[in-house]
Amino acid sequence: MDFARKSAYLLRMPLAPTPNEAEASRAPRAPKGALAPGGVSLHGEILGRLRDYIVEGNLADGARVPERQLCEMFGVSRTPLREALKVLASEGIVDLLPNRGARVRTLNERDIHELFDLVAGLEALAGRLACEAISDDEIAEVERLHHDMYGFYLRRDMHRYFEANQLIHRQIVAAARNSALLAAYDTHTARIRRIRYTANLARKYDRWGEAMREHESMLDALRRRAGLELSDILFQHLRNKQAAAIEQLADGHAARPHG
Amino acid sequence: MDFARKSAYLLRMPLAPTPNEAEASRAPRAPKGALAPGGVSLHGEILGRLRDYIVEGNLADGARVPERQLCEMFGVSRTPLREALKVLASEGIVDLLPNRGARVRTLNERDIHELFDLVAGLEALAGRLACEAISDDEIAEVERLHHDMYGFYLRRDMHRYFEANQLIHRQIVAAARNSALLAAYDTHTARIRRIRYTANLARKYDRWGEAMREHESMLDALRRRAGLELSDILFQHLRNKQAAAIEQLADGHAARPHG
DNA sequence: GCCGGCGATATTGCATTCAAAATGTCAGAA
DNA sequence: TTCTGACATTTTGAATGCAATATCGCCGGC
Repeated sequence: MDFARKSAYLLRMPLAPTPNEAEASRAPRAPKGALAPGGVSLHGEILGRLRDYIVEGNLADGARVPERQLCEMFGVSRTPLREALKVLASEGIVDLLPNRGARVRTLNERDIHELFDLVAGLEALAGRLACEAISDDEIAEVERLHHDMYGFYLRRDMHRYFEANQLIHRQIVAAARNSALLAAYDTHTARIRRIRYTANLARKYDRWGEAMREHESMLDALRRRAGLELSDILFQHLRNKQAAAIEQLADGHAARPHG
Repeated sequence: MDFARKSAYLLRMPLAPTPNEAEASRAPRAPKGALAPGGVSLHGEILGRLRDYIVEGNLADGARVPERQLCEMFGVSRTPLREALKVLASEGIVDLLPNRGARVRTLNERDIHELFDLVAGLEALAGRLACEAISDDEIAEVERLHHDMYGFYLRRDMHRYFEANQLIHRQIVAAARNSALLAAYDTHTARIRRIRYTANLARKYDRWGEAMREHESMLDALRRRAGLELSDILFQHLRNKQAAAIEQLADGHAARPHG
């Protein structure tokens, strides 16, 4: 799950107006969102690390976020950690309960439904914009990723398949050349990352093959720069993932009824 | 709608006697995400008030955010104010410069272009979803607002027209019954609110009439619950606003070249 | 006259402190 | 036993303190 980490992290990289710091061949360019976070301020670093820590599932759903313990773990005082928590709350990663601290936000079926719809909308928009802006090189890059992914599919390498998949989607969103869109995409995909993964992971393989076919037609539309078509394929593709994720969630609940 | 927010807010009032601050009745904004903000915690209250304060233009573009002064104004210490600033930074309202505090984020032409595209995408999604979910009563409500707006248009009451306009758009997004979408919509429209207003305000009236016609067809599509059609109208409508806003921005720059 | 260094001041980022609230413990009554 | 309520402990939310950094004003050199 390396990429996943990285993407959310890169999103918060500073715009670093310091030119001497040649940021040469960094894969996705940092959007120009809030300038500070990254490595400059403790707050920024803690924000990224804590987000990863939670998103990757180190804290159970609904668990309280142990401030003092995390402070020790990160080696900082409570101030920057609490600042990070406020931001994570605004991102929907945690809930803040008055006088009772932060808890890891539990996504119920409705939340997941909403988030997938939202991400589907963002990807649809991205597909439309990307077809107006994407370069031949970028298309070639997507094709390369697609090819890799196909290999992982054939070898049934779930983990790498998932990574390549994420990368393709993000690449398309990035190709839209809209940093606000990309930032929103990263934020919201972070929220459903775990779900999405397990949705792919634990599914019967038939959905997997279906997803591959959908990706084929995505690539086809992208090559022809058929914006509306690509937009529609992406939207449907996400909605199919949504269905799989929700089904998966239901199964999980059935198996482990105590949430 | 957010009674909880308001009531707790009123309770707090005696604490912060700030006359300078226009705490007018603003469009409701209470994404369901994080639970705390609102009125329970100082942080939550300050977050909302500071956001309004900035979005409403009380600080100039690019101006530094005077921590100490705002603390006095709100009657709180620096801690909750700084927490709020981190959140506003993650929303793109301010930039955080390492060791140099927060500055009001200046939107350049490209930012505005991106934000309008993003909001257009969100509204397009909302239109699609809303047609699946909207009730007759909600449609009637939109019609009522539309009628009001038409009255303001005829009377050339720019301010109220603008308010009704915003309300219509938000109503449609709300009708999509997707709180994540609504929250994202609120966040991103907040960022362009000033621009959007002046775009309408200072424009020649021809665009105004055009906008009214577009709203007519929106309403028509909504009545027929023609999701894709509404989606497209909204997208185009926003892109027209975008063009107007950018033109407006260019004019402003020409008139006041030092930004 | 303008530019660049230098010290004084103000501001920032983070740690620490403190009061209020929640949580846990346990004795005693029903 | 199980419930209740007082008390001690922990945790939270916000204020304050403090070192590091930036900003401002002044001066001399060119």
